[in-house]
Amino acid sequence: MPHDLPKAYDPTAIEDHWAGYWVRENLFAVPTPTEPAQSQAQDGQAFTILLPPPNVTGRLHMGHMLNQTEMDILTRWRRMTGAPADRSSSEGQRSGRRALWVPGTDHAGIATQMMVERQLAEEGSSRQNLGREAFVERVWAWKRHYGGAILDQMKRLGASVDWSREYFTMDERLSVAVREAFVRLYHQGLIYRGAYIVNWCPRCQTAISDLEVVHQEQKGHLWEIRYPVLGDGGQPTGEYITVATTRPETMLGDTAVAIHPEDERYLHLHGKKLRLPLMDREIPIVVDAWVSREFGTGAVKVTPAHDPNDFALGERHHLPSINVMDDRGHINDNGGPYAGLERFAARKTIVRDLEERQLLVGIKDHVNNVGHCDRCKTVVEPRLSTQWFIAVNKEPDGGGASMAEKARAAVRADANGNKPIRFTPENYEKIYLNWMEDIHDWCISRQLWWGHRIPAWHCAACRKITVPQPGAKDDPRTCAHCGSDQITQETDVLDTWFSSGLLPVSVFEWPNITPQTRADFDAFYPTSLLVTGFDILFFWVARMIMMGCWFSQDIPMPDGSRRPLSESVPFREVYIHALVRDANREKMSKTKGNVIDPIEIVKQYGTDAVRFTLASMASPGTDIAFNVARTEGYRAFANKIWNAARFIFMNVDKAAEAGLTVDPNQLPVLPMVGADAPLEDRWIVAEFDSTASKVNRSLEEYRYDDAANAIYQFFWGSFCDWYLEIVKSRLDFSETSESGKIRAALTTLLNVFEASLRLLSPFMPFITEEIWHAVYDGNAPAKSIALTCYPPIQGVIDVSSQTEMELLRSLVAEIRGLRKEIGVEEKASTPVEVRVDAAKRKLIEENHGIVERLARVSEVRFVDHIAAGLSKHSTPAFDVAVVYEKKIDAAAERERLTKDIARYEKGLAAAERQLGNEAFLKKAPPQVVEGLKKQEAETRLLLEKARAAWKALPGE
RNA sequence: GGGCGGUUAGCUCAGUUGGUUAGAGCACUUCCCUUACAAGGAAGGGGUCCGGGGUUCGAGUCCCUGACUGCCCA
Repeated sequence: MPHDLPKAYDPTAIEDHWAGYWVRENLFAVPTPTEPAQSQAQDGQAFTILLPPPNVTGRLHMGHMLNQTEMDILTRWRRMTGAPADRSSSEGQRSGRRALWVPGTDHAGIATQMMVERQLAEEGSSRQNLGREAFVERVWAWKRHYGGAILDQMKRLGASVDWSREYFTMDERLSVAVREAFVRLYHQGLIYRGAYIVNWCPRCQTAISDLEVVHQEQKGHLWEIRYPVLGDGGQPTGEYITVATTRPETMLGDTAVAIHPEDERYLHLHGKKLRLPLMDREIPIVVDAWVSREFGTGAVKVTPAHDPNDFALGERHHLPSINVMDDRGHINDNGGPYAGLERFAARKTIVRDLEERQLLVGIKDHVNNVGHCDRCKTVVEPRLSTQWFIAVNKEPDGGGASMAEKARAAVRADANGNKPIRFTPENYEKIYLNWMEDIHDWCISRQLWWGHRIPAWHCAACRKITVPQPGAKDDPRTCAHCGSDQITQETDVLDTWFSSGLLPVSVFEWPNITPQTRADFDAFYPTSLLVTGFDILFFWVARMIMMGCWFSQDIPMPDGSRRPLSESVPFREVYIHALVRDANREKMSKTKGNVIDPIEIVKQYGTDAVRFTLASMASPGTDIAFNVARTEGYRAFANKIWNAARFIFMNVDKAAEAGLTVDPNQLPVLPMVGADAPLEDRWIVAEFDSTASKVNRSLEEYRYDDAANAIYQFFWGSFCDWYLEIVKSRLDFSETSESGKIRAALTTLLNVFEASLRLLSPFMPFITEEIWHAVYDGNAPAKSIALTCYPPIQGVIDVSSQTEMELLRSLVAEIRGLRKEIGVEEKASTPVEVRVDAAKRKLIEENHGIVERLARVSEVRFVDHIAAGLSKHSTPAFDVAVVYEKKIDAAAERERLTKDIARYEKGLAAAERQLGNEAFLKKAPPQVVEGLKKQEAETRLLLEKARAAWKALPGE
């Protein structure tokens, strides 16, 4: 009994069902094209979009939900846009555009390893106890059990992804891609290994990239320490040089003190040596223009192994680097008496010892920017260590542009002004370019066990590195340099973003692109769009651009021609969405406790209402202040639609009882009415057409807010408030009425309603699916509303029906207002007097039923002059008064008129001032001048009428 | 320190290349349980568009400047 909808809309009752149905029926799967070249020409270009892979450990948060709602709206819209407009063409033979949304998760090296290590710790074990192999197996077991919960959440929320293509970055297939990418880059001379200062997280015990460090201002101190100057004989001269430092514990690794060459305070110390306190080591004074004379004392201690600037300075002056800390951030054996101390404990001890020796000159408060591990918030230790890097600014061996150069060209306009990749909002293009112009080599190695192990082998015999040749499937058994079999694989793994960066190519079979296997690649690469948050612009978007452009450039186009840059990019468009904040515009954070769990809100209000909330606020570049009051409003909207459906079904059923059936399967796909149809029918179709155009245009520009608001306004403000109320009078099943009239009314009603469901479907997929199936009462033309056709932009819109209806609507509104003012009881019907010109009189006469029904009018009397003593309202189009014996409230009337008069006077004065201005008349476009003249005349008339009415009021 | 954005109704936000008297949702006030819907209907109140200066016939919109505020990078 699909027509038998419960009285109130209850999302929980319908959403689980449809979410399960969509997955079970595999409705959104897009199979690999069978004909290799079956791409553009006959099939229309595919719409392809990749889900930014959430962490496999992740749980859905509001940001995900916004991100996915936006992608789902666009994907459902594109899918429907490509669906056949012709009802007769059967499903599965769609000739339109395919819409493919590929889901998956990434292996999140650090996060996942942390998760499992925590579990082990609870069991009193550790990964070291297990050993690498067993630990990795344990992580896989964890992943199979708990991983990907977020994808189940997506399923519940109805994301229209192709689940048959779900990926995981550690899958065999994607791991092959990672290995191939590494070896190719290595043999192109773009990957190198070396000892450099990297950001080291002592808690995660791995290097992390610059991007994984978050800087926070922190109140700290500037310690001023005296280093004794030594004479030529190596004995203290009694003089000191004072250095300032924020990290005194690093002095254990000092190998020099640097001063500015022109700093007059220290000229006499050039070439001298110092005795490093506590360590009793002789260190030189070096001069370097990098030193800032203004900062601190102008003398800076140099610790090449623990500071990037010092490292660079050390290189210039050939200073040794002494690493004084171990992996955990404890002082190591190089720290002499302080060995074994945790770094911050060491700081305290060292400061105390310096103080005791009277070497501490001063302690000043100092605010400094301290780097923290993005993942665990531990203070990052800059530390010298041997790591693997990608040389992003280097030409590959054999010549050509660097990765960064290509990645910059990919977003810049070419000679024709076309940009291979277009950003929305546009300003992200600049942000991206600024960053890409200043990009540093990318540290890709991580000292973890969970991840893609670097495919490089170290030789115990000659110490050289062997990396397999591109395309080689087997691991090397002997050293490529000396032939020794004493080789062992590198223990480091690759940064998770290395594998994520490859996704746009690797999900479509790269590197295995052969004539037999390239159908997916040809059909879906470049992807159409990437929707993501700005927080991973550099992490992921930039890396996909670098890697996508790099690895796809060698793949010829389907016709064999060379692949241009515009076809090498991983996506053609990037839409950067905003942040979801709480109702007070505060950033959501666990520590603040203001995190809104989307699943909780969904349980309360339904997925559709939450989606609509996000969509209606999603204006490019604007953060979303998520307010449940708003969601409540959109649940009411869903309820409104629900009840409109109940009303329509009720009438369809009544008609059926009267032997009158309307088959929804016989209705045109786009609402249509004849030119002789009643005004309200022509009008609602025109409104629908306008709305459909507006929605399509808005979605083209990522204006989800405009699109959502247009539908809301149409459905509630036009269809329910006016059309349904008007059409009620035609749904009279008493014997006197004609069946033809009822059939016409029901037909348009159903037609517009069903099309409206399709218009709304990408925004509210659940309720529209439920009601849509009910419309067809078990005989739906498709498995899902999502596979039907989207109402397109309309070329011709019946504008005259809109202006005519507007007049009737304003007449009804004025009468309602009058009734309120003079206190007519709600239920009473009254005559009205109307003064209009002949054309409008004809319109009102022809549609008098509308006015009578909606404004509770017993009779419309057309007059030349509104009778004296009646309170009237005037508009440029008409004067109207309600005939009612009750006395008018003179005081209230006077107040209202006074306000009106003031408003008109102000408007008139402004218009007259403008029109009296010669320059305006000469320079402004004619239509603006005409418009103003018309408005001036209207305002003058209204003012005169208001003044006259004011005078006619009974005296005080 | 460098860069980018924001400031419009009580709240959250729209406002196209400058063009008639600045809009929406929510909230608020009053009336109405009229058989689709009280998660509803009807009517209504509410804004010197952050301050100052400039360009222009005309500025919420463009330019300069100040204040406040948010973010990114170092």
